[in-house]
Amino acid sequence: MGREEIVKRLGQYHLTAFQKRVLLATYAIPKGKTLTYKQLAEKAGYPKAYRAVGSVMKMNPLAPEIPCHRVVKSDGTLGNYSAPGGISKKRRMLKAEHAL
DNA sequence: TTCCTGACGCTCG
DNA sequence: GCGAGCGCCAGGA
Repeated sequence: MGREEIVKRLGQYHLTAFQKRVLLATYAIPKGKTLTYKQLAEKAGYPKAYRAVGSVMKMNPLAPEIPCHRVVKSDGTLGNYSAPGGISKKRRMLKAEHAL
């Protein structure tokens, strides 16, 4: 699954430019690495929209293509996770890819 | 269009 | 070390 494919799929949903950029930035996170919401916001081109990033994550139309579980809070904690399994699932996935 | 809500971040006391 | 407050941006009702 390449970036082009992701872009194409995102096009099928009614997403704003902001949402697309955030999702693509999330997709770009390499396996085994994690980014903070703030860093992700910067990567997406909206350095101060770190709060809105969370809103995009919860929508995440392409899970698990979009590794939203690799996004954590700045203080090191995992933050939240709305997908089935919740926070414990998130922690477990990160551990599975040596990101924890 | 205005108001409310967040998977947040940072500063203070 | 920890909770309270305030600031932040984009969505959704």
